[in-house]
Amino acid sequence: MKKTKKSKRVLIYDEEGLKLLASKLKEVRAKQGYTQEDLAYESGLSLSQIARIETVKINPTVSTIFCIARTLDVPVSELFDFKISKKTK
Amino acid sequence: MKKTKKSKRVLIYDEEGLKLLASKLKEVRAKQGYTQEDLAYESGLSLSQIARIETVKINPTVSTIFCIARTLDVPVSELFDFKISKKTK
DNA sequence: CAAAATTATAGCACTTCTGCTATAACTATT
DNA sequence: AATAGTTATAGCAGAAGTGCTATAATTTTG
Repeated sequence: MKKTKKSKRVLIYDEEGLKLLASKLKEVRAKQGYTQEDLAYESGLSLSQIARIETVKINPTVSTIFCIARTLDVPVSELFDFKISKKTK
Repeated sequence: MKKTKKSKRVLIYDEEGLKLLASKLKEVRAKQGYTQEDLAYESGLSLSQIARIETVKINPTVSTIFCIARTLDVPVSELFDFKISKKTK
């Protein structure tokens, strides 16, 4: 007898927002003259992780963003200073 | 011969910021008269996840926060509208 | 107080994030 | 063009996020 197929889990991966976050990060980082490596080193994150975020390869955790904001010395809200679309309903 | 011990990975878990996020979320959610279950249902997240965030049990991903912000119809930056301590040093 | 509603906790399965290391692909700079 | 600097990609291992289900604890309501 066939097992009841579990409904496939819907992944939470908001590409729109992640793209906006990525470009905000690149913008702020570049403005401060940091390379990805500088940022990685100072924040204690890995270089690959910074690159993954900026190239929208992953969905980082908020603590990761906190680390970055601290290092860049900007409010966390600045990295999220963009509009995402409303729920379509 | 002893294997070189790998340096223990430092976990990224910013309790300070996560607490602030949690209280912001509770505040905004309550102000709009949503229960955790309402928010979970409308956002497509699980109730347990909302509870975990508000009780600072986990370090959510940014997409999760995007979902919540959309449902509550507030800018993402509003949920991060607080100050975290600067890097020491 | 009793019942209902809401929030919190727990364990499991599964997926994904993260660090690490190495390497490739770009981008200046000379 | 060659070199160095920077950014992007890839695979692995281990830690952690997430949904689901159930249940406990707490708060609100009658």
